Amino acid sequence: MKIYEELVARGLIAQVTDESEIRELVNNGKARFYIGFDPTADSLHVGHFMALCLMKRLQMAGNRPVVLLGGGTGYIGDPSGRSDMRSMMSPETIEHNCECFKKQMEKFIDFEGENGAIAVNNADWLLKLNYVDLLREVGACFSVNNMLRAECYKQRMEKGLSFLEFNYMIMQSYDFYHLYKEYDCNMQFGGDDQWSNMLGGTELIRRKLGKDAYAMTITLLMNSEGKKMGKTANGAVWLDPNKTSPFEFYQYWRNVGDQDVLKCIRMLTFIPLEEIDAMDKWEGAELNKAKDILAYELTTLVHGKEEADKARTASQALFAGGADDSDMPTTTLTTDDLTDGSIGILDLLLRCELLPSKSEARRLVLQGGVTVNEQKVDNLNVVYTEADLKAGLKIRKGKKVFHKAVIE
RNA sequence: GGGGGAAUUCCCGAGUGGCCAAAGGGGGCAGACUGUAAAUCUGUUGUCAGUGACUUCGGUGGUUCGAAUCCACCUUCCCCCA
Repeated sequence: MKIYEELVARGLIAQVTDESEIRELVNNGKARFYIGFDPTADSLHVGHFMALCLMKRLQMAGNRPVVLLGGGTGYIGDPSGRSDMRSMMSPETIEHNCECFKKQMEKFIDFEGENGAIAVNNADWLLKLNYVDLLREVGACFSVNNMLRAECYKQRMEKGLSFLEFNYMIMQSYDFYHLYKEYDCNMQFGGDDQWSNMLGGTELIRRKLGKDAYAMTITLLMNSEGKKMGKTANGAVWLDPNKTSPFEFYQYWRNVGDQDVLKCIRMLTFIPLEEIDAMDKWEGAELNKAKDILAYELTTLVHGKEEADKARTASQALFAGGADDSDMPTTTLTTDDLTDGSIGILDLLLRCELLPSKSEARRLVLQGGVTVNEQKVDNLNVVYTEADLKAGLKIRKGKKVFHKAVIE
């Protein structure tokens, strides 16, 4: 099976401009394509991960990727799929985020060798553009009427769209045009929410150069309820272990819904399709195996085998009743945290950052959501002594949050 | 440039002088049931020294015994006309 067919089989392809042409180029390892990443945070998240995987798959098939860091477009902010304006980022933040992205990407993409990825930053050309020149050069090629019809602005037509953001499409189109001229890059890939921005680029290239360029989007990872995956109540699932620990990362995937497991395995892992097809027959509790595979594979890809093993061991210990709790998240207290040689349950929960306020801690205890050393805490006045902490306290919040408290 | 409207707690959204820490829904958290799933049911959801006190309804001042609510100014956004 060729790479393009594999992408289709995995359900990764959402839209393409010219299927036969793209298939031809990609399958023969002739494509030079780019994917843009705007530095919106100091870590990549799952959405970026999918794009990087796509890059990797194509790179393994002999194609050459261009990684575009949006050091310039970050100054504007992509309005696609957002219902309100992004807060503007300072130049320092943008630069810092670009650095962080770059470091993380090096773990996934090969920048060395014959078809090693090329890294570019659109700050290098966008920031020095002259307004009037730009208007004359490319502004004339865009129809405002068409732009306003674009899906990416639709939502914003109700709540208001600033001129700054309106120009995002032009910047992204200019990138494509620039990369086409300077790097022979004739394909752009990206998330499906980028479709109209990407078409802006192919259109600009056609008008300015009379050449064809291609665009392809990957399916956004949605769960069966139609919500974007890779998000939790506290924000994104990050690839940076300091922002989302390998254990949390593992747990996120371990807990996906039944209907979503196989889709995730297909789209996110590198497991051969035949093996995945075999899993398709699993149902009921058996799907738990598939969830473990998904979680383990992804944690390995992102954090390495060692961390993945740890995360797996830790969760098996917790949920399957094993004894090995050495990899459980742990807070180390000092004697300063004790009052008269002991610490109350509420303070302990706060100190371990399991809850943001004492009121919530109180509520949780009263509702029977706290277990310490396998014993339900039903009393707000419970205290733990230094000796208790020396032995180590295993705190369980609700069903799934485990934490250890020790003293130095 | 002219006119009209809006801003409420994590989100949506009710509230037009005291009965308001503020209806309802969503989301979150917890309990029951389970398979670390989904669905369902129940409780809970500002903070703290918890039968009480304190802070909160875009901002700053004011009126009043008392303001989310009335007044003035400011900020931001939306709509209509140009």
